[in-house]
Amino acid sequence: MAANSQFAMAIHVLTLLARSGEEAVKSEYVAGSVNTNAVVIRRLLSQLNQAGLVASQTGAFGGTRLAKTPDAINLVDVYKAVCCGEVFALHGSPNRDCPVGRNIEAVLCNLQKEIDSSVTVALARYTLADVMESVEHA
Amino acid sequence: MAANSQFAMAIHVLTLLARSGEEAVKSEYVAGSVNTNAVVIRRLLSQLNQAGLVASQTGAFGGTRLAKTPDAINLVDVYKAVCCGEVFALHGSPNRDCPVGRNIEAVLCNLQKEIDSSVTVALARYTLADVMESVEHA
DNA sequence: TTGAACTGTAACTATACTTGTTACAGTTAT
DNA sequence: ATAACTGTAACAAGTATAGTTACAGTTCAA
Repeated sequence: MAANSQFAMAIHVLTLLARSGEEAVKSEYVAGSVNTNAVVIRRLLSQLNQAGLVASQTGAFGGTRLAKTPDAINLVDVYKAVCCGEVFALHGSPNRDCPVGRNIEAVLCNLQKEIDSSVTVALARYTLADVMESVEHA
Repeated sequence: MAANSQFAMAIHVLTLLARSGEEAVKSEYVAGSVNTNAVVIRRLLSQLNQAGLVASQTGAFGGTRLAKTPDAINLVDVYKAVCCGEVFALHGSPNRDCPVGRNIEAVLCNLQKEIDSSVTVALARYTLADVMESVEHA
């Protein structure tokens, strides 16, 4: 159960909201499609809300809808909203008395930035509208 | 302390081995530079060994050295040797009674492959020799 | 041929992260 | 007022990594 599938789930949820247009969708309904608990969905929606991707309304007949049009939601935005944004982690405190240990951190940090950047560039090529179309024509 | 820093650690270790050339290096020494336990290093070296990147020798005066020259060790090889190779995970069983749930998995799977591929391409641009030079000129 | 010095690996603990769940306070339409 | 929502805290369960100890197996050297 521990696999960090938040990005995949976010794409799923946003696609669902996109199909409902202006109509607010209940977390319970979304949970039914994703096949998980409604609280898990609300937690995810909370992050997407902070990123300005969705808007929720509390109270009776409330729910959540997109805050932007599907073509204005880039997959990079989604990724940054729910992921840590690092493909690999740096390792803790190498020994500074060793020539390699002293300098490897900076080298790895640069590499990390470059790899993360390549992911960003690859994701930036798609919007939620593209995903919707792929789902429709599957 | 749970952060999957295996790739970073692997690069560190391989750089260290590269600097020793043909001379076998003891896990205890490597552990000193990485600042961790020798068994952690031996576990990592075991994976690198299975990938054909290093060669170990048991017994007295044993140790580990590179199985290839540094310029023949591509960072992609290292990544594949120690990482799962997936930038994000797919989420479990969406509801197949929902139009989105039914098709989202295939769409996400394609996206996953494309993103993972972009990481591979970005890593493929570097070899261990490049890392060594960066560490030297830091 | 004995002993010292290694690797390889199993087993266990500690830590931390994600998911799933219950519970409940706050908000809103009817 | 009440029913129907969201937001979030709190907790349990499952899983992954890191660190550690222990020990079997291998190799060299005296």
